[in-house]
Amino acid sequence: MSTIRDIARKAQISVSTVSRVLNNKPDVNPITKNKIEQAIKELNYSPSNLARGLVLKKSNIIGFIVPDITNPSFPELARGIIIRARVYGYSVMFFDTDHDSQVEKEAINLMQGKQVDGIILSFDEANRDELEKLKKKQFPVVQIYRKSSESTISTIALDNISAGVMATRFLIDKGHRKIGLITTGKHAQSGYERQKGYRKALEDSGIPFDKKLVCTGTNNPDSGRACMKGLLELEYPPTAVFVSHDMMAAGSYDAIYEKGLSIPDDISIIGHDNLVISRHLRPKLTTIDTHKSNLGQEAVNLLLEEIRAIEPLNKEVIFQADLVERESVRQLV
Amino acid sequence: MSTIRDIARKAQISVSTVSRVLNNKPDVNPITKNKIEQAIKELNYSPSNLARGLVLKKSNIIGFIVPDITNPSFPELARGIIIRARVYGYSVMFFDTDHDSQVEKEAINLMQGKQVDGIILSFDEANRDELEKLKKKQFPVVQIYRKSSESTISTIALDNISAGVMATRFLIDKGHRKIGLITTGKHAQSGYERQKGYRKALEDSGIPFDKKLVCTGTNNPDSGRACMKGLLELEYPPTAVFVSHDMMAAGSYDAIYEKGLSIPDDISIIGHDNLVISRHLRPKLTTIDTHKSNLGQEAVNLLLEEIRAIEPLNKEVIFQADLVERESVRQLV
DNA sequence: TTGTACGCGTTATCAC
DNA sequence: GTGATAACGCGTACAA
Repeated sequence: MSTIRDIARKAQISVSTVSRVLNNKPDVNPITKNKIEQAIKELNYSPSNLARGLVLKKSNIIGFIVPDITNPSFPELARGIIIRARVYGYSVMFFDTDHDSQVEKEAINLMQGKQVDGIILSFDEANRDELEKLKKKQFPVVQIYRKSSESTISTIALDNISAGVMATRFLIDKGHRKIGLITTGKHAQSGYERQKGYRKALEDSGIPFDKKLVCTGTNNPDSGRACMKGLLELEYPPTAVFVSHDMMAAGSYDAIYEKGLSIPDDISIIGHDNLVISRHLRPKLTTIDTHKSNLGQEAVNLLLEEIRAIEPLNKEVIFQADLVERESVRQLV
Repeated sequence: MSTIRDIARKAQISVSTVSRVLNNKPDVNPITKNKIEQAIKELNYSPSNLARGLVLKKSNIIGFIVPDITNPSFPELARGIIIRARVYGYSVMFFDTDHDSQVEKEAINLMQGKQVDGIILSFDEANRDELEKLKKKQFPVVQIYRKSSESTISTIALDNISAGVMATRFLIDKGHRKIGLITTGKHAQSGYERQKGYRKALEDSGIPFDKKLVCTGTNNPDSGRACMKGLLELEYPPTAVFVSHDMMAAGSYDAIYEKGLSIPDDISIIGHDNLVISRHLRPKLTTIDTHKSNLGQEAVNLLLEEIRAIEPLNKEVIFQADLVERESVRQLV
């Protein structure tokens, strides 16, 4: 591995001049510049970002921490982040914490030592202590998918409430009155917020809320299946269900088919997330799209702002979702 | 951000001693050790991996370059890599080249400057020149999903031929004789190899190969749909089809349903990849599982060997696949 | 336009 | 058991 000194020697020139052409600075004789570029080629040299980062106090890496990389929303989001980061000359370093808050701490610590210039994180349960530490250090962070109601860190989130309203109202507009809800509970802020939207939409239309029609589980097909099974066994089952996550909707389909029922003739389904999978369920799932790639790009923009800023910005960007109608909801006569 | 000097000053001790406790070296008085740890806590100090990497010539980062992070095989693979890397104290840096060979070059270059200790890469079209350069530099690399028939870089790959045989033979054993193939062509080595397996299985059973029964496209649902459409319009369409990628199989389903046919009554399908989606197609797709997470872990193991080795190892690890039977293939009477 | 010398934060070597 | 000090590879004043 050659260093800047090697190529200086080879080109018979000083290191500073080499450094100058490396960084495209002006005031360098075209002819020496040529010599240097020649030497760079010949020695197949590439500068050490380590050393560079050390003096510049900047690594040009941004960290991205997620609880589970196999979450199906992840790839699109990641792609948005990578693409936008690249535009600004940044690379992205990933961490998968496997939902382990100990690993989260480690990941954050690892990233601190100026190894990364900023962090985008997407925890399910915010590690409040760590977040506050970062904030105190004025370390650039942006949180994704989680409104910073209590914390004060720049955030880019979804308007889950509006999405819940949108989905539920769509069902109502199609003539449904007995509308179920399958969602995530507990620590899952998104599911909770979507439920809020669901209730709001019902209320707006004067439909009484019925606790028996909602089931909370976790974001995976099995849980969705179990929930739907329960709903189907009700004395008066719903004619339509808003499933707050497409993965759960996929499981719901299973339960419905196991019962010998058909979608949307017997029961209508609307999902949320617009995962790749939703296009391939039978019938194709009507769902809510969240523009994940844009969201990722916006997260990078925001983080870059934070990096440039002197003081933490504490901004909040909220994304609105769109409904994409496919085949899983029918008009009730 | 505090440095090792800050905490040396605070603890009234020299930097070397601080460095010693930081690295858990022996021969340090417990009482001074305590003082130092105290100072570290108070100043919330964490060492700079940049500086550390500079002197150690080691970043503890491994690079992972993929053509498209939204490829549905990716998350599991990535998870295997991340998890195994973590075990050995490595972090993982991702690059998505978007199939752009210019970006590939950039990514490789970026990683060289000792920023990463090694690279795992998964190109569709191998960038032979760059690969050779890396090899000349003795830079640790392992290639994934691609047999190094011509190149001589450590590789971890799938036995696609055997997988193709396995899938096709399964169809044959179920009584099928007219067996179609939908696969990827051109630059897609995997699809080509699986086709080889398909032909071998036919040959072994004395079934003549019929060119009209194979369609080559690209790995996405639309292409699978188009291929299946063509097969269905044949005068004598196949009774079963081996689709070499689950994403294409998903598209095949569409074409079949559009034609008003049913799976597996009218036509049987076997896929390959065992993506999450395959469990949620109707009927559930019988397919080939490739142990993607293991593969990722093995890739890290191999890379770590390369890093430790003086000379390039040029090893080759081949993974065998397993058939997972679900509902999309029927026994022909 | 080009070269010299110093500092970035850390570890390793060698004295003490 | 502890402390100076020289690297590591680079960017940047400042001097020439």
